[in-house]
Amino acid sequence: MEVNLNTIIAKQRMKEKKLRITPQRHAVYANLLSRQDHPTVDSILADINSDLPIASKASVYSALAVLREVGLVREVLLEEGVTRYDAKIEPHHHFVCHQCGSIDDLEWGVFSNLTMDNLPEGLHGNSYEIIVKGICSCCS
Amino acid sequence: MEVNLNTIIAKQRMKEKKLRITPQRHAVYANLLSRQDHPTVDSILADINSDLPIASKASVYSALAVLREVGLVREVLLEEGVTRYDAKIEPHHHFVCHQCGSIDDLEWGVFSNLTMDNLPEGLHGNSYEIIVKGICSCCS
DNA sequence: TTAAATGCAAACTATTTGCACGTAA
DNA sequence: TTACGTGCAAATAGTTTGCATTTAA
Repeated sequence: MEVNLNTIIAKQRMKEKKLRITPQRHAVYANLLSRQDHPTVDSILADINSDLPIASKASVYSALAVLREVGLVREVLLEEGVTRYDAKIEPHHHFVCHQCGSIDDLEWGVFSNLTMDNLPEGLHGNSYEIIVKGICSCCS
Repeated sequence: MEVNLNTIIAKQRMKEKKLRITPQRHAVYANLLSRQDHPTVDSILADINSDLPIASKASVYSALAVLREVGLVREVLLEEGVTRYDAKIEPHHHFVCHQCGSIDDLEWGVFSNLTMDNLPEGLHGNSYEIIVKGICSCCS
């Protein structure tokens, strides 16, 4: 269900910009949709090629670049030198466990009391993300 | 004044862990203290060597690692593949202009109305950072 | 004096690029 | 058929590492 709705949106956005939905791009996107762990390029690559080789590393990079361009995927920067990817487009925040390193999504509503009203003169915010660090349920 | 207070703290913390304050480490730390632009390694390197060569790139990396260990410096991750550094230890947030890329510090109090009370069951937050993206005063 | 730090160069890792080949509209 | 995408390998960029030399305490 969820996946189907997402793939419909994906088709629309790709068509709008005249980009092809190739097997490699589909595999990368489907893999991201199926996972909650904000994987790295290598992890995506290993996962989509695990049963039968379908994409090279260059194609995964390329697919991710395209998917980001059309707004279907965003990158998540939480650790130095590690770029992770996320197919969840709804605005949300992240929780990082500094014991085990796991990453959880935090729904937007969790911080609904936040306001941008007090920004210094001259700065106009139009999006924000909160990164919370702490201990997850597995580690506590 | 500010710099002197910081260097006193620095001496204390380094002494505690029996780490030496070498000219290179001092130069890197002083450079970070003097700058508000969250520089990269290359930028720090160029700046401290601009008048007379004092440190190699490896030493800058090493100095930053040590300064981070003792909590005098933190890294700032805002763009893919770019690691920036910050000698401001007080907790604070960041504003990124998506026109010119400039980075401004946001004082903690700007978001004082934020609470961690609604985190999902099992997650225990103990620190957080907010990254706001928008347009800075120069660009608007 | 001497353990710790530097500097250089080589090694590594992540990502990008150029180009010949393949493929979908 | 033709522009677009893939895969490979080489190039690039950022960072780490090993080791001989130097140096701060």
